Amino acid sequence: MDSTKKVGNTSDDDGFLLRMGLNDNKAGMQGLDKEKINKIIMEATKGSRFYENELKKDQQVNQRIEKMMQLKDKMTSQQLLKAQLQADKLALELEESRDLSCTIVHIDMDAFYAAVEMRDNPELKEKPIAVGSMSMLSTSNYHARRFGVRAAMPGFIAKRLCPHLTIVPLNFKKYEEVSKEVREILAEYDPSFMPIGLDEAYLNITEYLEERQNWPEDKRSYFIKRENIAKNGKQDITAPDELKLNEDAHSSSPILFEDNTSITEEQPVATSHLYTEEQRDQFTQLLNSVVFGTSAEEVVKEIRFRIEQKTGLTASAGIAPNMTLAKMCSDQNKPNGQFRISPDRQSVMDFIKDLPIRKVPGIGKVTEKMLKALGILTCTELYQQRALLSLLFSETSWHNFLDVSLGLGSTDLEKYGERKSMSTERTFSEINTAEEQYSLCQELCRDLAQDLQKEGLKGKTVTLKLKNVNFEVKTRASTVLSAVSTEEEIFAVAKDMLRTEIDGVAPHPLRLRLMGIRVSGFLNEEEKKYQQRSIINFLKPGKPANASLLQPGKSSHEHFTKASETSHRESFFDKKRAARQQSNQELLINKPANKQNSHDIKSSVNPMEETNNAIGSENLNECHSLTCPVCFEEQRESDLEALNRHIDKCLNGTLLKDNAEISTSKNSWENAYHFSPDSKKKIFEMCQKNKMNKAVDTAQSTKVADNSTSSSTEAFHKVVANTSKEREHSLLSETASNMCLEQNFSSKIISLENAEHFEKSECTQETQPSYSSGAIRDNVLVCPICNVEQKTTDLSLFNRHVDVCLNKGIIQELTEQIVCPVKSQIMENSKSVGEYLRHQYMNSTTGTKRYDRSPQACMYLYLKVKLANYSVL
DNA sequence: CGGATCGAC
DNA sequence: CTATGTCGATCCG
Repeated sequence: MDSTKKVGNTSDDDGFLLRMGLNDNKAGMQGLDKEKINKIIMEATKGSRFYENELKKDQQVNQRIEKMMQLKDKMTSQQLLKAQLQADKLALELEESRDLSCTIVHIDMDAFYAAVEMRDNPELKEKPIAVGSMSMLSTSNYHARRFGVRAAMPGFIAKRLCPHLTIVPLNFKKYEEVSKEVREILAEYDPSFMPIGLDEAYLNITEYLEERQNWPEDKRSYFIKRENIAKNGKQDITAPDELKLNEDAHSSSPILFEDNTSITEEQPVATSHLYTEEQRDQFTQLLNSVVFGTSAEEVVKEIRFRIEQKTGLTASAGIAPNMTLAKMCSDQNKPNGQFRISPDRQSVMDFIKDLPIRKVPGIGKVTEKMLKALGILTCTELYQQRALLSLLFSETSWHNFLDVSLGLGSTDLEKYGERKSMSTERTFSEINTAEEQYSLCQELCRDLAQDLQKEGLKGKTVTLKLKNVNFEVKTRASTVLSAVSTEEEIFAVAKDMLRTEIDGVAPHPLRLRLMGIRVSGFLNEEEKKYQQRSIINFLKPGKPANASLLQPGKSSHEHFTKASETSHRESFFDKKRAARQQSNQELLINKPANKQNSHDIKSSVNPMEETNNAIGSENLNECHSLTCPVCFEEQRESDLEALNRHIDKCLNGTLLKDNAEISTSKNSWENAYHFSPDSKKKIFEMCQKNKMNKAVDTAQSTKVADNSTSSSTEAFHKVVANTSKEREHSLLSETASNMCLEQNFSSKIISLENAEHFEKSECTQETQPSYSSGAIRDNVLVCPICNVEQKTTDLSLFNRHVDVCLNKGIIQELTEQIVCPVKSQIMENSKSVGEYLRHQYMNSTTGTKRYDRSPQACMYLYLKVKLANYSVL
């Protein structure tokens, strides 16, 4: 508390009271004055754990300010001058790019929840009410606000401020319905308007306005529905009160009815004897309709009019050349008013001039306090101090400050849109048993998973948030290698973090009052395409829908079907094959003419369908059984656990030898392409065993381009493991290390991959009889895998390229296949697999910096998530 | 990346 | 009688 005195003239209590929303001194005569309100709040709040924590937070802010002031004092005039030049340069650029051509509208429903409750229960209309609970209020009506009752205030404090306060519980369903009604209206003016929460929205009516200029009057006329209002609100609605349409005195054009069609209720309506009944009806109708003009103000009045007609609720609005200004405008004349900033620079600057910085969206209580310490209270001062600010704040911050002080802002509603994280959290009375905490955690994961799935999102970072009974907040985040979206996946990560937190304070229990879960780091479109296949997919290629039957009731079922719906899991080979087929078709049509086009590997062919045709039909009889990926024996077991036991056995029996071999090799890079003779033999045998003879023939045909291999075993080897020492410093070295991983990991899985690959190659044989004929086009060698024309005529170079391509594909697929159902086996191999995963991880997504982890950690994180979906553990 | 903090409603 | 929320974005180390 005392430490604050150091910082200029800001006082300690300011921060706290500000938080309570009492500094705007709006307390009217019927309510309480500011002083009284503060006193009551203090009494109610003092000594509570909450209050203690607030004081602590205030002190932290004060320390920040202190640091900032020290930094300021150290600044040299030299630095300041330089900063001034820089800031001015940017200001000039910004000024030049100023765009006043858009008309942006911000609509804000007045005291939304409270207004809905009042509308639906007339008894509340004259009373001070708030919506929420004894522990927290969401909003209050204007009557209650006079007593200092605000949103985000606990109900029990509000009760002390205003003992007559009626607290209505939240009815979210209802608010959503009303919100929908409002949105229907808004959509007519801007189909791509942007809603913010339930009670706010931005519209860009630029285009609409232009169109409206030519509209006839009747298209801008609205009939006043009296019954509607009578039904919704009170029975006694008086004319001027009912639509405060003429009360927009603040607006620069106070005339509502530009065309002078305005008719007031003061005029005698049906009383005259001079009219026939018919004429009277017409007259009445005319009296009961309004016509809106074509200006922006008129349009917004029309919108507000229609909202009130439809819902019985009022809205405030702001009109300006950008979103930031529009938002500040809507605040200007609330409730039930509107304000416009004309689209010229002077009007904008006039508006900005004396505006307190706190009114600016994005500047909250902390930033306000920091700026205040620098003597900045208004936007003008914000501009004047631009050089100083550029040295004390982050780039994004001071750029934003400069924008604000120049009255600039975004006009693009779209880009404001896409979400970056999603979370859920819950407050409760103290929970201190681990058991309850875990189940709560799981519940949160379940809720969040549902929300995520609604929007089809998957994220890589899971954050656990904990607040203890002293209001201290802690967050723990963990980023995993594959994106999560199901309850199980999220919980697998969250549970671990929760456990370490619980263990951290043991033997004391965690005394929690809040827990939250968040998922962020969403996959972009590119990454979505490469989502891992589930183990079931792996075991039953091409039949995802049936596979889900194998795990009835499991939630991975959901996850799995959803995933296969939302994104076609195009494998590397699927893609290449599709591309190849297409380009073959092109070739047939275009003769050898369009060589350039054939380089395009993008394809509209649906690879999923193809896979179904090619592999699904062959596997049709296997639909209700699983094939062991190790021994290739069909397994009769209907449940995964039994199958896993089998796979365990298989791996134990056959894999040990391979592992032993590899662990002896010191330099994995040199040995990268080396398969033990045993392995090779096994791989080949397996291929044969699985009736892949034809496929191997295909491989054999690669020979044509090489004409040095003779046996099919060697042909196979050629494709899979062509050795070449000088490759270390290129992409190939990657591949090399990956190959090493494959070896270490499980040659069985690779062999399956190859088998699959060849199977697919076989499918393409009809259109492309063999590699030899497919490979040589117009006397140019074309890689049968990537379909890209090769510059070289040297066959061995060409072969090397094909190798690389093939390996790349295998690696890509392997990352999907790496999910082995036997955890212990994988953990044994975690070093090399982990190295691979680490490499993938470090190089994934767009050049952002990555946190380096050990291979083991990568492996573990990866598995933790993947295994959560299976009944292995 | 992880943790804490800020701002909006 | 008790009793201070929920969400997303951004900054800092």
